[in-house]
Amino acid sequence: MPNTSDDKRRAAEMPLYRRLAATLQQEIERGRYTANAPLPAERELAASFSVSRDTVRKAIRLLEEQGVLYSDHGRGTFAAPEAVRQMSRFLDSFTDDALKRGGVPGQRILGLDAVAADMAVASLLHLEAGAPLLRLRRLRLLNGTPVGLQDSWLHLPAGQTIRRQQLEAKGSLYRLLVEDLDLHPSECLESLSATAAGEDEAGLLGVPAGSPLLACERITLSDRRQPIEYCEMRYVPSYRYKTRINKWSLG
Amino acid sequence: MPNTSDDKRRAAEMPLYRRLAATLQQEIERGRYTANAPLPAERELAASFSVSRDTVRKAIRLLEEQGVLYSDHGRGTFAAPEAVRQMSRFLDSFTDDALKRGGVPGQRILGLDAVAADMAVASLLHLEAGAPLLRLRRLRLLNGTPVGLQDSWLHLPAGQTIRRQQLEAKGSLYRLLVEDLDLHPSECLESLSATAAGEDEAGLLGVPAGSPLLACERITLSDRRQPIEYCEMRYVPSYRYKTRINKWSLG
DNA sequence: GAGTGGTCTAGACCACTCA
DNA sequence: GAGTGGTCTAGACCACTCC
Repeated sequence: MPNTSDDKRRAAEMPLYRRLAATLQQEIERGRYTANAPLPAERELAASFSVSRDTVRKAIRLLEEQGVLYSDHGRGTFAAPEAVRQMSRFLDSFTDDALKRGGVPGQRILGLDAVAADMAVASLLHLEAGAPLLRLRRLRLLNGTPVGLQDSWLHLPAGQTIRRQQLEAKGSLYRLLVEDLDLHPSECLESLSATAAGEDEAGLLGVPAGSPLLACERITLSDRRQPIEYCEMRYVPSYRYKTRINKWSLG
Repeated sequence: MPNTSDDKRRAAEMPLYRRLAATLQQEIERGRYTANAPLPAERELAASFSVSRDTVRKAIRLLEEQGVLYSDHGRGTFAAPEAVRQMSRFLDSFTDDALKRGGVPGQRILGLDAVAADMAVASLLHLEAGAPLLRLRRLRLLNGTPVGLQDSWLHLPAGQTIRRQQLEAKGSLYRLLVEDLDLHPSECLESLSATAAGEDEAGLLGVPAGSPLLACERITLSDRRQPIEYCEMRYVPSYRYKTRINKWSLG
C-alpha cells in the first residue's frame, strides 16, 4: 500500500525496518522474550506491524548481525542469550567503550606534533616517505588510572589540523574526526599480540619494566577507503579487548 | 520468470545470489577490478546476469560483509582494497587460519581427560558444578615451532566423547565437532589481554618464564546457543590475532 | 502435513552524489 | 538532471523442522 498520506513525515524518519528493529530490540532487552525464546513468525510480525514480510526480514537480519536475536531455518526466530547481546561486534572509540562498560574514560595528551612520515608509517598509510602527518600520543585512563597508551599517526586532508584544546574538549578523537573534520572512519584492520613494556611505557602506565602488555596495531580507513590513521596501542593486563565472532566459517 | 525447466538441478545447487557473489568475488580477486574501482551498477548486473535487482543486492551485501567490496549510496559499488579483502572477519579454526596464512599447522596433545566442572568453568558453561566435562590441553605448532597453548573444557552431549586418535587424525577440533559429532559452533565470545608466562607455559612454549603472552579466553556456543566449550589460549608474541571491524558504531 | 525461515521476482519510489 | 544505491511492497515457491 504505497502512497498513503504521511509522505512528508516519512522523509524525516528512519527507515521502516530500522524502526521495527528498534522496537523488537527494546522488547527483547526489556525481557519480553527470555533467552532462546521464540519470537512471532515473520509473517505474523509483518501482519501485526502492517509491513511487508521483506521489511520484517531486514529488521531481523540487522538484529542478527548485532547479536540481539538469531533465526534458524525451519525452526523460528529466537532472542539471543544476554551474554551474546552484550558483546557488540562493532568497534567503539575508547571513550564509548569505557562508558558502555560503566567506567569513566579519561586521557592525558602526551604530545601532538606535526611530523614527517618515516618509511614504515608511510607504507602503512600508502603515502610517500616524508609526507606531513600529525602524531598524537595519549595516555588513556579508566576511572582515573592509566590503562593504555595510544600512539597515532594521522593523515588529514590538506589544510586541516587538530588543536590540542579541541581534542581535550571532545575527549574522543573519533568524535572529533566525524563532527569537526567531516572524516568518516568506516573500517579498521587490527593486529593484536603480546609485548613487554619498555622503560618509558612502564613509567607512564605505572607497571614494572618488562611487564606483559596487550599490543594492538590498527589502520583506520575513511569511507572512501583511504587510510587516515595508523595507531599503536599498549594496554595493561587488566584491560580486556572483547569481541564476538559469528557465522563460523567452517565448511 | 519462475518455473523454467531446470527445477531438478536447481535443488542441488547453491542459491542464485551465492553463485553470483562467488562470480563477482572471483572477478575481483583476479584483478578485473583494481582497488576502489567501480563495479557495474546494480541494475546493469541484474540485466547481464538475468536475475532480479534484489538478488544482485543480496550478493553485494554478502560480499560487503566479507570485505570484498563496498557500496556508497549515490556513488556506486567498488572493489575493496586488497588489505581489507585479506582480513577475514570470521573465525577460522587454528588449522584453517594457519593454512590461509601459508603456514603448516600442527599440534601436540598434552592431555585429554574426563573431569568434573569446577565452579568457575561450570558458571561459564551454564552447568552445575561437578558436571562431566572433557578437558583437552594442546600445544599448537606453526611450521614445527610452538606458538600457542590451548586449554579447553568441552561439554559434549551425553554419551558422546572424543578419542585421542580421532583428534590426531583430524587435526582440527572444530572439524571433528562438526563432522563426527554433528555439533555446530555458531558463535564465539572472546576476551583478549596480556599475561606473563608461568613456569610450565614457558617450558612448553620455549620462552623464558615471565615472557609476555597473548591471552585469549573463548566461549563457543552451539547453533542452539548452548555453551559447548570454554577455552583458554596463550600465544607467543610473534603470533598475531588479526581482525577487521566495519560499520563504525559512532553516532 | 503444518509451520517456519530462505530465495526470488518485478516494479515503484526515495535519497544521495556529482557534473 | 541523470545515475547511483536504499527502501518497500505483494506474491510465489522452496527447504527445513517437528509432530
